[in-house]
Amino acid sequence: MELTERKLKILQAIIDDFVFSAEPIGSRTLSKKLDLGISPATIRNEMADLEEMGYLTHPHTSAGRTPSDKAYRLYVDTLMERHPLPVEEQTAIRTRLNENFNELNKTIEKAATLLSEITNLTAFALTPKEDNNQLKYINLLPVDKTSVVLMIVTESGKVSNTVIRLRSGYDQRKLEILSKMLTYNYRGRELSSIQTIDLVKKVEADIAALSAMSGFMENFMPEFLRTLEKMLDTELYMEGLTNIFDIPEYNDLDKARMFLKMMKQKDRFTEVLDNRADGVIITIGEENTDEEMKDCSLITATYRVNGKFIGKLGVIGPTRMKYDEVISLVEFMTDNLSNTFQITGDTDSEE
Amino acid sequence: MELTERKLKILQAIIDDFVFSAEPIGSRTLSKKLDLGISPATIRNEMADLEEMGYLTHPHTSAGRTPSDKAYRLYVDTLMERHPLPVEEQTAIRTRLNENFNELNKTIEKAATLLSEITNLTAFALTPKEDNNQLKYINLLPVDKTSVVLMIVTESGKVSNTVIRLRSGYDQRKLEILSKMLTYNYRGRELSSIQTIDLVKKVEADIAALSAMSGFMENFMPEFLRTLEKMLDTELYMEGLTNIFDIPEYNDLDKARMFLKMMKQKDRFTEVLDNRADGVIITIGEENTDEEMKDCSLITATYRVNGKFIGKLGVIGPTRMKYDEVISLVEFMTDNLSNTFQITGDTDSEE
DNA sequence: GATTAGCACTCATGCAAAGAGAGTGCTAAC
DNA sequence: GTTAGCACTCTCTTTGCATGAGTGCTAATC
Repeated sequence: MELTERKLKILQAIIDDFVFSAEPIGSRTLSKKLDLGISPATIRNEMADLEEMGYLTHPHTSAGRTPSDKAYRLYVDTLMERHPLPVEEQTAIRTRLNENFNELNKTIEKAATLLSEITNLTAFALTPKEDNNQLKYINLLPVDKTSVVLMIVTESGKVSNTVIRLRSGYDQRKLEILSKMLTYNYRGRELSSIQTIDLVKKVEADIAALSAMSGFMENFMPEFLRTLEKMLDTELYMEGLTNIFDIPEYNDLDKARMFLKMMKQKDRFTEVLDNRADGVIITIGEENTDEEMKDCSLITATYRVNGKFIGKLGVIGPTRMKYDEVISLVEFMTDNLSNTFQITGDTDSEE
Repeated sequence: MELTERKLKILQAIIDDFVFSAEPIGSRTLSKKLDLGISPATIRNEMADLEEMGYLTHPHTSAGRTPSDKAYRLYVDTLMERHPLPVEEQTAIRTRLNENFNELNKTIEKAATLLSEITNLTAFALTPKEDNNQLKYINLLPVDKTSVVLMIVTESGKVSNTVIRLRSGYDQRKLEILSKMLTYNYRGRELSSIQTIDLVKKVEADIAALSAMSGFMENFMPEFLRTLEKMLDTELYMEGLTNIFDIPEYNDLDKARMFLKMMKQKDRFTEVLDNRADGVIITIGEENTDEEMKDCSLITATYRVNGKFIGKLGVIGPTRMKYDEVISLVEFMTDNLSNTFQITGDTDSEE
């Protein structure tokens, strides 16, 4: 059977209506709304065809039709009209994203918040995985008798610090030497490569021999490695979880519970996100591999930090969603993030 | 009317049963369970008395009785037997709390996680408010052409850093001088006092005059103040939110939604917590001042960091909860946190 | 051949009635 | 003071029934 022009129009109308109302739509209503001069009976015939082709479903015999996942897929791929965001909205988003200009993670979190606010869905943002990020320097600074701060800075400007509590005291001058030695040894190394045992052992031996600080090292080294590991971790921000309560599809305690319990498993969701390709990716209902997500649609897009490290941003909601709007929005926001996180480096010393 | 021994026994039995089953309990069941050799009829009379006194309620005429808030209050104040935590549980908790020994906030977050896991309720932890915390030193470190790291350390060992992106470049040597000047000027000041304008203005003027860095200062000062402000903020961790789905009282979409939406308002909840006195505080149902919490019970306890800064830890759940267990647990955990966060300072320099 | 009117049929939904079950309150007897 | 007995109340579940929205099919129409 062929998807005639008219069938497409009918399908489109059903999708539009259903996305708006969440109610199955019948032939009579559709005939009135469609204004094509065809009677409900004709529409019924067309709808029966569309159902046979797999674009429509029936909740029960005497109910109207609802679009299937296949219909949404068709919609997203060919039917959907794309509109750029209205200029006011663009500037509003830009302003709010720039409020936390110099805190990368805050900006990313804000992006998720904004996204959920605008779409009224659940939005999330994954901070970039900085795998091949090189270490710039390591600094050890005294806090009090038994604590020092370990500060690590990478070439990309990522900074991490940990307060390390030591079992023994330390000597401040030696701390400075140690900082320099560590920096000298590790500078330019990729964070992930430092975890390898032989490199660590070598440095450890060098330093211990040089300054007779072996007692100190015992406390310090494990913490140092843990901090590095932590720097490789990504962070997942999730916003608007309770928005699902306002979505008719989830007007059912069990469904809402299921959804929330799944989203609470951040590790698992992060993995799902990690496995998605770059660019704007849309998976609709059954297209999702995870069982619990088979009645959701997931839209993700990627942004870049310094044109290099890839983070993700997106939305999860019922398959019935305003794909056109959400896609435009997600695209706009990731583009914007990528721009914000681009090192300009064009201004130079002045004062 | 008087609360006779027998009335107390009956009340206790009703509470015990209801806490366990969440079902109203009738005279016949109670008579069998109670084993006092009194008939259902007698129990009915006693229950009628207890209801008149305000300790019991009736969901409807032909239902059993349920304890009122007043009954729980009596239970907590006088009826409840306190048992110390079993030793295995104590050690298990201690071990898990110490897993993140040197990250204060992680330990606190873990405490909330544990608390929610053990009680199957929603648990939360508030990091201490370090109001009168004195500044120890300020360090500015270069990252790249247009970014510097601002690092602030307080006397209590709290460390905060921000990457500040500057509109103009800077001179590394001057950065060092600036660090020293800022430290010299602010050391020993309380964080909150630094926000006052005149002090800031004075320092700003001094530095600008001294090193002709006014261009730099324009970018730097607002960020510096923001970072300080951020250091005064507390963090609220909340765990086990979805546990409410397993509680019969919330087997109702509207109630669950209400609860979750309320708990999402972290600012508001933080304020509620801030207003609570020190030590273990229990507020039951109507005793809570917030409208949305009038069918919940809130149990909070305080812990101390360095014997000084006060943080809070607690649980929120239905009024029907195992008060004895939860209270013991919360108490044990806060005691433990206070110990963990006590500076020992007894070991001295060695190597 | 496509379109349409007409009609029987299906199913969800809402409502009322009926019966079962749990539990109470009261009275009268112990 | 305690208890047995009984009428009464209220919830909950089941059943039947009417309603309405919508379909599928057939036969007539364009």
